Amino acid sequence: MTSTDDTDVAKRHAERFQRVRDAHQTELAEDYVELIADLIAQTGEARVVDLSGRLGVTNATVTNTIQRLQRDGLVVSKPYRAIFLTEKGRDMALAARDRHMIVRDFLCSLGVDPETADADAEGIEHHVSEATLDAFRRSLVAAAKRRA
Amino acid sequence: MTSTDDTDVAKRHAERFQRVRDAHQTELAEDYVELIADLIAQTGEARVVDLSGRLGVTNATVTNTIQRLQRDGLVVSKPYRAIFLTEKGRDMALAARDRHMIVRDFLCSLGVDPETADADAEGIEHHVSEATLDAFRRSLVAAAKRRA
DNA sequence: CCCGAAAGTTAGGCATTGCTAACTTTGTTG
DNA sequence: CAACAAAGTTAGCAATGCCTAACTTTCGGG
Repeated sequence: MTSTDDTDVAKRHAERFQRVRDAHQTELAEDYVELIADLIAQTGEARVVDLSGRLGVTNATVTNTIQRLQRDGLVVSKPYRAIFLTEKGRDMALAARDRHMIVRDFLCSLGVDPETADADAEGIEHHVSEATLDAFRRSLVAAAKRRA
Repeated sequence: MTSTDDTDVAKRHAERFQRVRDAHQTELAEDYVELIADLIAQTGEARVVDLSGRLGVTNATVTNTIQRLQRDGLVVSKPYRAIFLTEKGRDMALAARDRHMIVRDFLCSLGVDPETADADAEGIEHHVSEATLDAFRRSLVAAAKRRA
Protein backbone atom coordinates (compact mmCIF):
# COMPACT_ATOMS: atom_id res chain seq x y z
CA MET A 1 0.00 0.00 0.00
CA THR A 2 2.75 2.36 0.96
CA SER A 3 4.36 2.10 -2.45
CA THR A 4 1.05 2.74 -4.24
CA ASP A 5 0.43 5.76 -2.05
CA ASP A 6 3.86 7.12 -2.83
CA THR A 7 3.23 6.76 -6.55
CA ASP A 8 -0.12 8.49 -6.24
CA VAL A 9 1.36 11.35 -4.29
CA ALA A 10 4.08 11.76 -6.88
CA LYS A 11 1.60 11.66 -9.74
CA ARG A 12 -0.63 14.26 -8.12
CA HIS A 13 2.34 16.52 -7.60
CA ALA A 14 3.47 16.03 -11.16
CA GLU A 15 0.07 17.02 -12.53
CA ARG A 16 0.13 20.12 -10.38
CA PHE A 17 3.47 21.24 -11.71
CA GLN A 18 2.41 20.40 -15.22
CA ARG A 19 -0.54 22.73 -14.81
CA VAL A 20 1.73 25.52 -13.58
CA ARG A 21 4.01 25.01 -16.58
CA ASP A 22 1.00 25.12 -18.91
CA ALA A 23 -0.14 28.35 -17.28
CA HIS A 24 3.26 29.86 -17.95
CA GLN A 25 2.94 29.11 -21.62
CA THR A 26 -0.25 31.15 -21.97
CA GLU A 27 0.76 33.81 -19.48
CA LEU A 28 2.72 36.02 -21.84
CA ALA A 29 0.05 35.75 -24.52
CA GLU A 30 -2.62 36.78 -22.01
CA ASP A 31 -0.60 39.75 -20.83
CA TYR A 32 -0.11 40.95 -24.40
CA VAL A 33 -3.72 40.62 -25.56
CA GLU A 34 -5.00 42.18 -22.34
CA LEU A 35 -2.69 45.14 -22.84
CA ILE A 36 -3.54 45.43 -26.52
CA ALA A 37 -7.25 45.47 -25.71
CA ASP A 38 -6.65 48.18 -23.09
CA LEU A 39 -4.67 50.32 -25.50
CA ILE A 40 -7.25 49.99 -28.24
CA ALA A 41 -9.98 50.94 -25.79
CA GLN A 42 -8.01 53.89 -24.46
CA THR A 43 -6.27 55.30 -27.52
CA GLY A 44 -7.89 53.63 -30.49
CA GLU A 45 -4.86 51.56 -31.44
CA ALA A 46 -2.00 49.51 -30.08
CA ARG A 47 1.52 50.26 -31.30
CA VAL A 48 4.71 48.37 -30.62
CA VAL A 49 6.14 51.32 -28.73
CA ASP A 50 3.14 51.45 -26.37
CA LEU A 51 3.48 47.79 -25.56
CA SER A 52 7.23 47.95 -25.01
CA GLY A 53 6.78 50.96 -22.72
CA ARG A 54 4.15 49.26 -20.61
CA LEU A 55 5.80 45.85 -20.56
CA GLY A 56 9.26 47.17 -19.79
CA VAL A 57 10.95 45.38 -22.69
CA THR A 58 12.52 46.59 -25.93
CA ASN A 59 10.72 47.21 -29.20
CA ALA A 60 12.60 44.29 -30.70
CA THR A 61 11.22 41.92 -28.09
CA VAL A 62 7.67 43.11 -28.69
CA THR A 63 7.97 42.78 -32.46
CA ASN A 64 9.24 39.26 -31.99
CA THR A 65 6.50 38.28 -29.59
CA ILE A 66 3.80 39.82 -31.77
CA GLN A 67 4.95 37.61 -34.62
CA ARG A 68 4.50 34.58 -32.41
CA LEU A 69 1.05 35.75 -31.33
CA GLN A 70 0.17 36.29 -34.98
CA ARG A 71 1.36 32.79 -35.78
CA ASP A 72 -0.89 31.54 -32.97
CA GLY A 73 -3.90 33.42 -34.36
CA LEU A 74 -4.33 35.89 -31.52
CA VAL A 75 -3.44 39.14 -33.29
CA VAL A 76 -3.07 40.56 -36.77
CA SER A 77 -0.76 43.33 -37.89
CA LYS A 78 0.99 44.44 -41.02
CA PRO A 79 4.64 45.56 -40.83
CA TYR A 80 5.09 49.09 -39.46
CA ARG A 81 1.38 49.23 -38.63
CA ALA A 82 -0.74 48.98 -35.51
CA ILE A 83 -1.68 45.68 -33.89
CA PHE A 84 -5.23 44.34 -33.73
CA LEU A 85 -6.85 41.42 -31.97
CA THR A 86 -8.53 38.52 -33.70
CA GLU A 87 -11.77 37.08 -32.39
CA LYS A 88 -9.72 34.55 -30.47
CA GLY A 89 -7.47 37.28 -29.11
CA ARG A 90 -10.42 39.36 -28.02
CA ASP A 91 -11.94 36.40 -26.20
CA MET A 92 -8.69 35.75 -24.40
CA ALA A 93 -8.34 39.43 -23.50
CA LEU A 94 -11.85 39.59 -22.08
CA ALA A 95 -11.35 36.48 -19.99
CA ALA A 96 -7.99 37.75 -18.74
CA ARG A 97 -9.39 41.17 -17.87
CA ASP A 98 -12.24 39.52 -16.03
CA ARG A 99 -9.93 37.37 -13.94
CA HIS A 100 -7.61 40.30 -13.31
CA MET A 101 -10.43 42.49 -12.03
CA ILE A 102 -11.86 39.84 -9.78
CA VAL A 103 -8.50 39.06 -8.23
CA ARG A 104 -7.66 42.75 -7.79
CA ASP A 105 -11.03 43.64 -6.29
CA PHE A 106 -10.88 40.64 -4.02
CA LEU A 107 -7.45 41.58 -2.70
CA CYS A 108 -8.67 45.14 -2.17
CA SER A 109 -11.62 43.82 -0.22
CA LEU A 110 -9.15 42.11 2.11
CA GLY A 111 -7.53 45.43 2.85
CA VAL A 112 -4.58 45.24 0.46
CA ASP A 113 -3.82 48.69 -0.96
CA PRO A 114 -5.03 49.12 -4.54
CA GLU A 115 -1.59 49.58 -6.09
CA THR A 116 -0.21 46.39 -4.55
CA ALA A 117 -3.45 44.55 -5.27
CA ASP A 118 -3.20 45.44 -8.93
CA ALA A 119 0.44 44.40 -9.10
CA ASP A 120 -0.15 41.08 -7.32
CA ALA A 121 -3.19 40.39 -9.46
CA GLU A 122 -0.91 40.59 -12.48
CA GLY A 123 1.03 37.60 -11.23
CA ILE A 124 -1.83 35.69 -9.63
CA GLU A 125 -4.49 35.95 -12.34
CA HIS A 126 -2.86 33.29 -14.48
CA HIS A 127 -2.85 30.71 -11.71
CA VAL A 128 -6.35 30.77 -10.23
CA SER A 129 -8.65 27.89 -11.07
CA GLU A 130 -12.34 28.41 -11.75
CA ALA A 131 -13.12 27.05 -8.29
CA THR A 132 -10.91 29.62 -6.61
CA LEU A 133 -12.23 32.41 -8.82
CA ASP A 134 -15.74 31.43 -7.80
CA ALA A 135 -14.74 31.59 -4.16
CA PHE A 136 -13.36 35.09 -4.75
CA ARG A 137 -16.60 36.11 -6.46
CA ARG A 138 -18.71 34.72 -3.63
CA SER A 139 -16.61 36.54 -1.10
CA LEU A 140 -16.97 39.81 -3.02
CA VAL A 141 -20.73 39.42 -3.21
CA ALA A 142 -20.88 38.70 0.51
CA ALA A 143 -18.78 41.79 1.24
CA ALA A 144 -21.05 43.92 -0.94
CA LYS A 145 -24.09 42.61 0.90
CA ARG A 146 -22.57 43.44 4.26
CA ARG A 147 -22.08 47.01 3.12
CA ALA A 148 -25.65 47.26 1.88
CA MET B 1 -0.08 66.79 -17.87
CA THR B 2 -1.65 64.14 -19.99
CA SER B 3 1.68 63.10 -21.45
CA THR B 4 3.31 62.94 -18.00
CA ASP B 5 0.43 60.85 -16.71
CA ASP B 6 0.75 58.49 -19.62
CA THR B 7 4.43 58.03 -18.95
CA ASP B 8 3.77 57.37 -15.28
CA VAL B 9 1.12 54.81 -16.07
CA ALA B 10 3.44 53.08 -18.50
CA LYS B 11 6.29 53.07 -15.99
CA ARG B 12 4.11 51.62 -13.26
CA HIS B 13 2.93 48.89 -15.60
CA ALA B 14 6.48 48.15 -16.67
CA GLU B 15 7.63 47.74 -13.06
CA ARG B 16 4.75 45.38 -12.44
CA PHE B 17 5.65 43.15 -15.35
CA GLN B 18 9.30 43.30 -14.37
CA ARG B 19 8.35 41.98 -10.95
CA VAL B 20 6.39 39.12 -12.51
CA ARG B 21 9.36 38.24 -14.72
CA ASP B 22 11.64 38.30 -11.68
CA ALA B 23 9.25 36.02 -9.82
CA HIS B 24 9.41 33.56 -12.69
CA GLN B 25 13.15 33.42 -12.45
CA THR B 26 13.05 32.28 -8.83
CA GLU B 27 9.96 30.16 -9.21
CA LEU B 28 11.64 27.02 -10.43
CA ALA B 29 14.35 27.30 -7.80
CA GLU B 30 11.73 27.65 -5.07
CA ASP B 31 9.80 24.64 -6.30
CA TYR B 32 12.92 22.53 -6.32
CA VAL B 33 14.23 23.48 -2.88
CA GLU B 34 10.75 23.15 -1.37
CA LEU B 35 10.45 19.67 -2.82
CA ILE B 36 13.96 18.70 -1.78
CA ALA B 37 13.24 19.83 1.79
CA ASP B 38 10.02 17.79 1.80
CA LEU B 39 11.78 14.69 0.54
CA ILE B 40 14.59 14.98 3.06
CA ALA B 41 12.03 15.42 5.84
CA GLN B 42 9.96 12.47 4.64
CA THR B 43 12.52 9.94 3.47
CA GLY B 44 15.88 11.19 4.74
CA GLU B 45 17.24 12.10 1.31
CA ALA B 46 16.34 13.62 -2.05
CA ARG B 47 17.26 11.69 -5.20
CA VAL B 48 16.98 12.78 -8.80
CA VAL B 49 14.40 10.11 -9.49
CA ASP B 50 12.15 11.36 -6.67
CA LEU B 51 12.26 14.90 -7.98
CA SER B 52 11.58 13.90 -11.58
CA GLY B 53 8.63 11.79 -10.45
CA ARG B 54 7.08 14.58 -8.45
CA LEU B 55 7.84 17.34 -10.93
CA GLY B 56 6.68 15.39 -13.94
CA VAL B 57 9.90 15.91 -15.91
CA THR B 58 12.69 13.56 -16.99
CA ASN B 59 15.76 12.66 -14.97
CA ALA B 60 17.87 14.54 -17.47
CA THR B 61 15.97 17.76 -16.85
CA VAL B 62 16.35 17.39 -13.09
CA THR B 63 20.09 16.72 -13.32
CA ASN B 64 20.46 19.81 -15.46
CA THR B 65 18.45 22.02 -13.16
CA ILE B 66 20.25 20.74 -10.08
CA GLN B 67 23.52 21.80 -11.65
CA ARG B 68 22.16 25.31 -12.07
CA LEU B 69 20.91 25.35 -8.48
CA GLN B 70 24.34 24.20 -7.36
CA ARG B 71 25.95 26.97 -9.40
CA ASP B 72 23.60 29.40 -7.64
CA GLY B 73 24.55 28.09 -4.21
CA LEU B 74 21.19 26.59 -3.27
CA VAL B 75 22.07 22.87 -3.20
CA VAL B 76 25.07 20.60 -3.05
CA SER B 77 25.40 17.14 -4.52
CA LYS B 78 28.12 14.88 -5.80
CA PRO B 79 27.55 12.95 -9.04
CA TYR B 80 25.35 9.86 -8.58
CA ARG B 81 24.62 10.92 -5.02
CA ALA B 82 21.70 12.46 -3.16
CA ILE B 83 20.98 16.18 -3.18
CA PHE B 84 21.26 18.39 -0.11
CA LEU B 85 20.33 21.97 0.62
CA THR B 86 22.77 24.70 1.56
CA GLU B 87 21.93 27.20 4.27
CA LYS B 88 20.64 29.51 1.56
CA GLY B 89 18.59 26.70 0.02
CA ARG B 90 17.09 25.78 3.39
CA ASP B 91 16.09 29.38 4.00
CA MET B 92 14.44 29.60 0.63
CA ALA B 93 12.65 26.29 1.20
CA LEU B 94 11.30 27.39 4.57
CA ALA B 95 10.05 30.69 3.19
CA ALA B 96 8.44 28.94 0.22
CA ARG B 97 6.78 26.33 2.42
CA ASP B 98 5.46 29.05 4.66
CA ARG B 99 3.94 31.00 1.79
CA HIS B 100 2.54 27.82 0.27
CA MET B 101 0.82 26.81 3.50
CA ILE B 102 -0.67 30.22 4.11
CA VAL B 103 -2.03 30.48 0.58
CA ARG B 104 -3.41 26.95 0.70
CA ASP B 105 -5.02 27.34 4.12
CA PHE B 106 -6.46 30.67 3.12
CA LEU B 107 -8.04 29.26 -0.03
CA CYS B 108 -9.43 26.38 2.02
CA SER B 109 -10.93 28.86 4.46
CA LEU B 110 -12.80 30.42 1.53
CA GLY B 111 -14.39 27.07 0.78
CA VAL B 112 -12.09 25.90 -2.02
CA ASP B 113 -11.63 22.14 -1.82
CA PRO B 114 -8.24 21.15 -0.37
CA GLU B 115 -6.95 19.44 -3.50
CA THR B 116 -7.65 22.46 -5.71
CA ALA B 117 -6.41 24.83 -3.02
CA ASP B 118 -3.11 23.01 -2.88
CA ALA B 119 -2.76 23.01 -6.65
CA ASP B 120 -3.62 26.70 -7.01
CA ALA B 121 -1.30 27.57 -4.14
CA GLU B 122 1.52 26.03 -6.17
CA GLY B 123 1.03 28.66 -8.85
CA ILE B 124 0.04 31.57 -6.64
CA GLU B 125 2.65 31.32 -3.89
CA HIS B 126 5.37 32.84 -6.05
CA HIS B 127 3.35 35.95 -6.83
CA VAL B 128 1.99 37.17 -3.49
CA SER B 129 3.59 40.23 -1.95
CA GLU B 130 4.18 40.50 1.77
CA ALA B 131 1.20 42.85 2.02
CA THR B 132 -1.13 40.30 0.45
CA LEU B 133 0.33 37.49 2.52
CA ASP B 134 -0.34 39.55 5.64
CA ALA B 135 -3.92 40.08 4.53
CA PHE B 136 -4.28 36.29 4.13
CA ARG B 137 -2.82 35.75 7.60
CA ARG B 138 -5.16 38.30 9.14
CA SER B 139 -8.11 36.70 7.45
CA LEU B 140 -7.08 33.26 8.72
CA VAL B 141 -6.73 34.53 12.26
CA ALA B 142 -10.15 36.17 12.05
CA ALA B 143 -11.69 32.95 10.76
CA ALA B 144 -10.07 30.99 13.60
CA LYS B 145 -11.44 33.46 16.14
CA ARG B 146 -14.95 33.13 14.71
CA ARG B 147 -14.76 29.38 15.18
CA ALA B 148 -13.57 29.72 18.78
C1' DC C 1 31.45 -11.56 -6.82
C1' DC C 2 29.28 -10.38 -10.91
C1' DC C 3 25.65 -8.84 -13.63
C1' DG C 4 21.52 -6.71 -14.80
C1' DA C 5 18.23 -3.15 -13.67
C1' DA C 6 17.65 1.24 -11.89
C1' DA C 7 19.57 5.66 -11.33
C1' DG C 8 22.17 9.32 -13.01
C1' DT C 9 24.79 11.89 -16.52
C1' DT C 10 26.11 13.81 -20.98
C1' DA C 11 25.36 15.38 -25.55
C1' DG C 12 22.60 17.49 -28.72
C1' DG C 13 18.30 19.62 -30.08
C1' DC C 14 14.42 22.93 -29.80
C1' DA C 15 11.11 26.81 -28.37
C1' DT C 16 10.67 30.75 -25.59
C1' DT C 17 11.87 35.17 -24.09
C1' DG C 18 14.86 38.43 -23.46
C1' DC C 19 18.90 41.50 -25.26
C1' DT C 20 21.93 44.83 -28.56
C1' DA C 21 23.22 46.67 -32.86
C1' DA C 22 22.31 47.81 -37.39
C1' DC C 23 19.06 48.57 -40.54
C1' DT C 24 14.46 50.35 -42.91
C1' DT C 25 10.13 52.69 -42.87
C1' DT C 26 7.10 56.29 -41.54
C1' DG C 27 5.64 60.71 -40.70
C1' DT C 28 6.42 65.40 -39.20
C1' DT C 29 8.26 69.77 -39.63
C1' DG C 30 11.04 73.42 -41.15
C1' DC D 1 9.83 68.38 -50.30
C1' DA D 2 13.86 66.99 -47.90
C1' DA D 3 15.81 65.76 -43.83
C1' DC D 4 15.51 64.03 -39.45
C1' DA D 5 13.57 61.66 -35.47
C1' DA D 6 10.74 58.17 -34.00
C1' DA D 7 8.98 53.73 -34.76
C1' DG D 8 9.56 49.26 -36.33
C1' DT D 9 12.20 45.31 -38.13
C1' DT D 10 15.95 42.01 -38.67
C1' DA D 11 19.91 39.44 -37.38
C1' DG D 12 22.53 37.40 -34.12
C1' DC D 13 23.37 36.18 -29.29
C1' DA D 14 22.36 33.98 -24.61
C1' DA D 15 19.92 31.76 -20.71
C1' DT D 16 16.20 28.86 -19.40
C1' DG D 17 13.85 24.76 -19.36
C1' DC D 18 12.20 21.07 -21.58
C1' DC D 19 13.11 16.72 -24.50
C1' DT D 20 15.40 12.00 -26.43
C1' DA D 21 19.13 8.92 -26.98
C1' DA D 22 23.25 7.03 -25.59
C1' DC D 23 26.26 6.45 -22.11
C1' DT D 24 28.13 5.44 -17.10
C1' DT D 25 27.63 4.39 -12.33
C1' DT D 26 25.60 2.16 -8.45
C1' DC D 27 23.77 -1.51 -5.93
C1' DG D 28 21.20 -5.64 -4.68
C1' DG D 29 20.09 -10.63 -5.62
C1' DG D 30 21.53 -14.88 -7.34
